[in-house]
Amino acid sequence: MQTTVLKLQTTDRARGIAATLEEEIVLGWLMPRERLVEEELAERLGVKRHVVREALAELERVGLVERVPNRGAFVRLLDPTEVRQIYSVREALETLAAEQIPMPAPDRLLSRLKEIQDAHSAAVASGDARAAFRANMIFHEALFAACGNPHLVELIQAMAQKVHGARSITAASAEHLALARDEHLGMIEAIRAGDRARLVALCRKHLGPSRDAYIAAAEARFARSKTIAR
Amino acid sequence: MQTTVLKLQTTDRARGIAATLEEEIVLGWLMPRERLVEEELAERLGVKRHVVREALAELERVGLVERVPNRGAFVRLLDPTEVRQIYSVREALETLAAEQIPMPAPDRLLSRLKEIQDAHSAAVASGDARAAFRANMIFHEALFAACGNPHLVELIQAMAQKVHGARSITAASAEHLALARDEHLGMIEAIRAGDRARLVALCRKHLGPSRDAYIAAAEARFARSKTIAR
DNA sequence: GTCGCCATGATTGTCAACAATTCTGTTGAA
DNA sequence: TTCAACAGAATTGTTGACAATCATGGCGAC
Repeated sequence: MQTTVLKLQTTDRARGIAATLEEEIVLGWLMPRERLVEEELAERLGVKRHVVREALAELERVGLVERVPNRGAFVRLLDPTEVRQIYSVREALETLAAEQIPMPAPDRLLSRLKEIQDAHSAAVASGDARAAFRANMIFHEALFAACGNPHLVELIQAMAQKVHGARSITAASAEHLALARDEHLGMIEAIRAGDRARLVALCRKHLGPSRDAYIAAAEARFARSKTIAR
Repeated sequence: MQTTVLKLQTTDRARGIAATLEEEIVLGWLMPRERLVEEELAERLGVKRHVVREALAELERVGLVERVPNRGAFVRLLDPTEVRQIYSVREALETLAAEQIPMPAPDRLLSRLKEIQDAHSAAVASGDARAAFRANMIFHEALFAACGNPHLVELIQAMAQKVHGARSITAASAEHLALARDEHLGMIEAIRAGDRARLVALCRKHLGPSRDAYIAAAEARFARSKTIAR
């Protein structure tokens, strides 16, 4: 066995950096409004500045980061209206996908989901928020990919990405993680039982907590920032 | 009156270049499989290479262009399956949006659509495919923006963009352009009459021609390329 | 004649220096 | 004290040179 030193190119490395920054945002390690200085990130993450630059451009396109010319990049702060709109689209998309998942589901899908969920449950049990986040993403991708339309899956993921900046509240909370775990188990069970209505309902319900937690927090913050002016 | 020489920065210029290239693809000026050489484009469009680079990265993200490391960028060739999947999602999204357009519609919306359609009709009459394409995009944006959810509109546009590479057949055909014009007029009329069902049906029907034309052409091409091998 | 190999050219990928812009803190006058 | 102007620092934006990589075509061996 030979350890191949694979040499990635800028675009790929930038993707990796973007993913890393995305995680740090979701986990609340990078907070909204926080400034993202190119050289700083470049040094910390061990890449050249132009790679960071490209990563930031990607995160801007995705909507996680805001960039103003000559001033730099910031973690974007979503306002409650926007969050509501995004979640409304997510609901429609995920319902659409869930309705196209073949029922009865192939064993292959069920065992795959169970396997992923084991990893997720383990991460939740050990309180490893990062691992939980990763497993969570993989679970949803595998679930919706079963609808058979990769382009629909892509949209679902894109919309999920958009609100990652709004998820630092729930992504680190043991309570919310446990709830997510239980709902995942419920989805698997619904698929196994061939109960489509229940699956769709669970998907919809699954979106609620993080949305509501963020909106509550954001509205409190907005109210505050109004009284303090700016 | 003073002509301000506004100085755009790379990101913005890249957006413009990307839009230009997109148009050239839609109008069939750049064909699928055609190679896009950075320096060549840079010179032709009057920008530095790194701007073209960023534009190509964006077009790759969108799905109009394919890039292989160290080999360059090509106009992406969509296979019929993919096109079908994308159009299926488009149908769902546009239906969803059309169902949320307020009825009766505000006069403001109607007059706006009429105004845009006048420009479109004029372009169709004069056979100006580029102007028709632009007016067409503006029409659809204005139409779906009326649903009130900008994020849904964004998705609709993203999916439309994806198949731009498949539209060179219809985008330049006088016949198809005339049909599109009539359908637009039908939509305006449906909105005016408050006939939501008709609007939704028209939107769905509106997607058909370019999809079917491309699939027919592509299947012929695939069949050919199979016999000729490669 | 065909296959494989190397030299060459065309193209993309990487980098670090430089330019331009914005931000911060200080000074001095009203 | 407050404000404006200004210098200096911090940061982003731009450029051209250089390195790495891949396609092409010629040449020789079989």
